[in-house]
Amino acid sequence: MLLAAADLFSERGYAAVSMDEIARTCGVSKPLLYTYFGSKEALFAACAEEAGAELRARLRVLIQGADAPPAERLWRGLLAVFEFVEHHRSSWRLLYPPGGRPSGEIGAGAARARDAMAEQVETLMADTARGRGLPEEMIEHLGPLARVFTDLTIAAASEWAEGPQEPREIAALRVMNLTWMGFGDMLEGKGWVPGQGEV
Amino acid sequence: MLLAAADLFSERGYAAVSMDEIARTCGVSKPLLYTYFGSKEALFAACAEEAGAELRARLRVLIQGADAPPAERLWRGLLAVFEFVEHHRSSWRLLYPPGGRPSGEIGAGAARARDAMAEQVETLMADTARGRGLPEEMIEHLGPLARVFTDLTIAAASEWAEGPQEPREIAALRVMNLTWMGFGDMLEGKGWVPGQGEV
Amino acid sequence: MLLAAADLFSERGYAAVSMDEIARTCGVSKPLLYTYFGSKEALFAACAEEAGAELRARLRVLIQGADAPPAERLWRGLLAVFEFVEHHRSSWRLLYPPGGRPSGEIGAGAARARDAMAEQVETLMADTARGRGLPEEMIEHLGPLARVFTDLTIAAASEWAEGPQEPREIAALRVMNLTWMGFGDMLEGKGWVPGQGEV
Amino acid sequence: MLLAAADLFSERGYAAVSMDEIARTCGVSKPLLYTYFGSKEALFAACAEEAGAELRARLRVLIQGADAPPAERLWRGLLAVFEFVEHHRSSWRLLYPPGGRPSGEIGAGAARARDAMAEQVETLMADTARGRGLPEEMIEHLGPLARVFTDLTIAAASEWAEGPQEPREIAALRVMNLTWMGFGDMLEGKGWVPGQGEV
DNA sequence: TATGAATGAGTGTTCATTCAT
DNA sequence: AATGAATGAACACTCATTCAT
Repeated sequence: MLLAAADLFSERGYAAVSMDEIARTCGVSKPLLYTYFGSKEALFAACAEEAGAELRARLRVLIQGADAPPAERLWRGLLAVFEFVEHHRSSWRLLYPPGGRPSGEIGAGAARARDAMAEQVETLMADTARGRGLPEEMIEHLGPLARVFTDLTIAAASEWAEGPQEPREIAALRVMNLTWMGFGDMLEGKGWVPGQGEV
Repeated sequence: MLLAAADLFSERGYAAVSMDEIARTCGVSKPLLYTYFGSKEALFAACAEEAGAELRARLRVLIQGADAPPAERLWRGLLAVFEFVEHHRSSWRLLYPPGGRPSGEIGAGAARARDAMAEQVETLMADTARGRGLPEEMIEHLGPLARVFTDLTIAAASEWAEGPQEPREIAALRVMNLTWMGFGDMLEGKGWVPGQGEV
Repeated sequence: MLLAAADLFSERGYAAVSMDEIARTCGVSKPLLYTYFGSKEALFAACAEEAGAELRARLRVLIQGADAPPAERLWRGLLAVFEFVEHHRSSWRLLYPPGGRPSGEIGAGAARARDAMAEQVETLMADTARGRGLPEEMIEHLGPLARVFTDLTIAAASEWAEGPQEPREIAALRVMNLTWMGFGDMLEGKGWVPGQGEV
Repeated sequence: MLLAAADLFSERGYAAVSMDEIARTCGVSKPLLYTYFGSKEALFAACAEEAGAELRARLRVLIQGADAPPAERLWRGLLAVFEFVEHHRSSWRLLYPPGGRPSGEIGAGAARARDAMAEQVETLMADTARGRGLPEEMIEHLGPLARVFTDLTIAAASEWAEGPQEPREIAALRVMNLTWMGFGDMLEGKGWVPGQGEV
């Protein structure tokens, strides 16, 4: 029942979907929706929350198996994301609608999902950095970087979801390379700085 | 007149703004809005188009000065985006609204702006790749990558605009490094492949 | 069970109370209400009927003890009314809602209660009139007068119920004096007639 | 336009009339009603206010002509009420609907009308009492009595309106006699006291 | 040209009422 | 005997849109 609603919301946006339509699509009556969810906003929030929970659950692989090398763990996480996008496309579109992050009140579920993702990436990066002997004070500032990695992943996954389907692994590998190599370079102190010409 | 409408749209989203309100804010009558723009959708499109045009104009620096090294040009483009976000916040929120672009024809203006941005990034990347002797057949596949870079930039800039203000250059540099270093490694054939166990 | 319903109805009016709420307040399920009463209207009617029956029962003192002097019997009846108002305020408000008599279909119970009251008052008045030797043909026309007395009592009791509480006897005495003295005057042929100046 | 609405409201009560129906009856569209009145409550209030204003205007005769003896003025007022009931039946039913006034702010207009009436009656009674040398401290307590008279008048007039038509003057005279004679006796200190066994 | 006045279509929400159990 | 779950029909209210002027 949440499923049909999520489908519609993700397809056309919150405002463009009417409760009448959701009820019709679900094959239930409108009052039933209200019995279960209380209001349109609450219904949307429930959809987003469920989608976010599902995604978070899948991302736990990023952290689990802490014995595996970080790169391997990141790779598994990326694959998990792309798999999620493939099999729950409407959930994904609900969490990360094309053209912007989900909005404040209603999009809390999505924001939480992204934050969870970023947090896990940060842990991963910290593990790696520590393994390479980076001083702890620098490790503490990895947060913003992790968020950018996360954003990149989201962007790539969304792009992949909309466009013509290339194999999932190809798309994931592109992200992996960008983030992992870029991160490696940074750890080695290589980096582009304005005014120094090309690298 | 477009100005007031754009402000309202960017503040609260397409659906939450009524024509009544726009007319009142503009100080004109509703029929006048219809005489000029024909419909609410068209009015929104006009707003988005104007904002998009402004953004595209600023991004022309990415291409102009073709003698500067590509990295420098990309950097300037990034800065231009962040500056745009800062000084035309409402235009930016119109193009990339929290909650996702209004679906269908309505969000076409925003889509066009993003595509233009991606195209310029692609040109830039192609120039670089060619400069390093990459075979033309690979250069043709740079499109998706360019779009991902673009989306990342949009996400990062939006986040930067909402969050606590760190210096614009810092945020931009993070994106720059991630994309450019990763891209550079890619061009050099360095890369991570699954199953090889590199850290 | 009728009790809770009557409370709610009298507090907020027929239309503003939902069956859901009644059921919740009673601690029973909605279908049970329908099993017992059949419909919302019927439930309301049952409430009114019960309240009316209770009031009628109390008013029997107006007639009982036919050996007591009429004034005494009227006084006891008045006290009974004010007692009823005090101890069954919600029943009273159900029968005589502020601002008007209860309406047709639904308020049958209330109408019956008022008619019963008027009838008893009429009997009383007839007894008195006969005692004073009034011709039988005039006695037959006491009905309307009895109804006005009844209305006066209802008005006074309602006013007393809503306002700041003065002792019950004071309020009752006011009514007693007005009606009884007025009636006495009338029996004596004294009365105000238009055009004759002050009495 | 108010007219049709008032008719419907008075016929079937606030809750049982829908805006759709009012619009249809008026021959205008629903939004127009909202443009003019803002809400159903406000529409009802406007109706009640108009009816109340009309009634208050007619009752001004109670006070005007302050040279006439109070009884004459009260009589004129009573007749004015009965006339109003006869010629503006729907307005009357709006102010004093069978089934009780709609609760809360909605019935404020009707309450105001009744209060105005009571106030005028009180003034009248105070004039009379003063004319007969009643001490001022007793005069101050005439309020409740005035309200009871008012309510009685309302009840009697409503009943007269519904029942088989006897001449207006007869019905009014009954109320007049009851209130005025009783009041006169009261002023003269005549009265019934419990336990004294007068008939 | 520009608008005050008007509306058809649709919104989210609620309610009295009824099955299946 | 009693109910959890469900609904058809209606509600107040709003909106993008259009005439008559």
